[in-house]
Amino acid sequence: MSDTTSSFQAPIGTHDVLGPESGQWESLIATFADFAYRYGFSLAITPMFEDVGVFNRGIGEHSEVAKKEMYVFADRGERVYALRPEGTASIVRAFVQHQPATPWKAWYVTPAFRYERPQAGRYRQHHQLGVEALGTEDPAIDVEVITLAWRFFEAIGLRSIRLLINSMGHDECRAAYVSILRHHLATDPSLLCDEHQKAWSHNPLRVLDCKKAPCIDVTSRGPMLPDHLCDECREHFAAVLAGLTSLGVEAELNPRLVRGFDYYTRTTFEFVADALDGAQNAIGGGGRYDKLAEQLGGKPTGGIGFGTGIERLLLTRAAESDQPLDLLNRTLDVFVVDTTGGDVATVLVDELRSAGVACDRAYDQRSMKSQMKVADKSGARWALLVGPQELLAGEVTIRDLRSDNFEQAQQKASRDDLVAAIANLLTK
RNA sequence: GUGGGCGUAGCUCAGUUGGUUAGAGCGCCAGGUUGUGGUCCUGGAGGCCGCGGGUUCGACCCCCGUCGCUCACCCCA
Repeated sequence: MSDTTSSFQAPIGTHDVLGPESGQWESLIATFADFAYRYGFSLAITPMFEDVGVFNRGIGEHSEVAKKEMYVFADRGERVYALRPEGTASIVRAFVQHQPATPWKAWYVTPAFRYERPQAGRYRQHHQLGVEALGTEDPAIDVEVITLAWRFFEAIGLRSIRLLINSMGHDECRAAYVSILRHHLATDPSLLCDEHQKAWSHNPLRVLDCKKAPCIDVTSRGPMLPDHLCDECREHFAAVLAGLTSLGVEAELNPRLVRGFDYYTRTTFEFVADALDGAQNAIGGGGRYDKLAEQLGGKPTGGIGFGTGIERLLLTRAAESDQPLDLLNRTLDVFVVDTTGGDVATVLVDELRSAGVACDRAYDQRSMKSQMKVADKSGARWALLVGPQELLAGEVTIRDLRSDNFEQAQQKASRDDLVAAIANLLTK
């Protein structure tokens, strides 16, 4: 499709989101923004590309995402950048750069880019909503971030969500655990699945996450991370779990939960949707990253965040319900039908819109029948009819498009009282 | 990166063992006498049958390539 006569389409793995589907996006974003506001987070807008080092140092050079999924490019000044593959690293980079007063609580909505083969629920450009809180290691903030996510999923009506939680410990207790785990795996690597028989020593934690029976069998007889935390990490984790319990947030302890980015310490969590099957059922996740600010050149500052994928939220919604998500109810109030040439419509919609009424009109001087059809399809509750009669009398006919009774459906209003009359109808 | 399925009107799809003017439903547009939508009726516009090459008297149909879509593996939102 590169010849000059063909047209263009969206790049592989990307999608245009148009109405009415975009109404669901608006619902999610607006609801999330409202939650963030109520929890004390302010919006942070950061560049969609960063020095590639921000992501390499942040999510880990050896993670799958950094190794083969980043969109890396050099600009004309030979600076090497990458399109952001996730939200957290950029926010922490901005934190380090500007050093806002702590605790600093920021939320974001952003595209995220990963170069991989698209499939159901996985795209080269997807979109995430998230929050980050930096500058405190109080388990109360862990509880708050997780609870925000939990309540958000409730608010948008999702039913099949489970929360899995684990603690990765801090550098030292995790390193100690990894060597114990490595020792356990080394006793007989041939018992592992085909893939991990070779790869186990590179990153033993990944074996914990393996879904294949042989690995599950071996690891279930081995050491689990929560049992090997140092006293401080153990107490921190216990406080998080107790806090969640006190709020009625049901977390399932999952010692196998190992997330994809290297920056996580202590609390890690993931939300899975049982309504989605198989490999793409993670709809959100996050955790604590107490070393990340330092790795990006800042002062040691603890932080915790959460991110969720808009596309997967909507897939989950679709799997759970036939009804599209419509929390904003963005429908037109009024549609103006003007058969006198259109100039009256021009003035009327301006008056109504200035008064806060959502309205639209027909164009191109189409017939009344045609304009009425458009009015019907617009979803507007009321049609305003202006023909030669109304023009002469200085009136407008107000028609209820939900009514099928011609007599009861219509009433007249004078031009001067129109805005007030409509306002009155809309408050009923 | 690897593998499977699929590319015919804006959308969802038919298209007989290759045979000449490529169809349906929905959507869109216009009508169904004098200013009224949602139902119904009539008519209309709209397709280099993804693209390129090959086989053939003849290709939407068969073969090859290519691009794209889709599903799966790895991993993730």
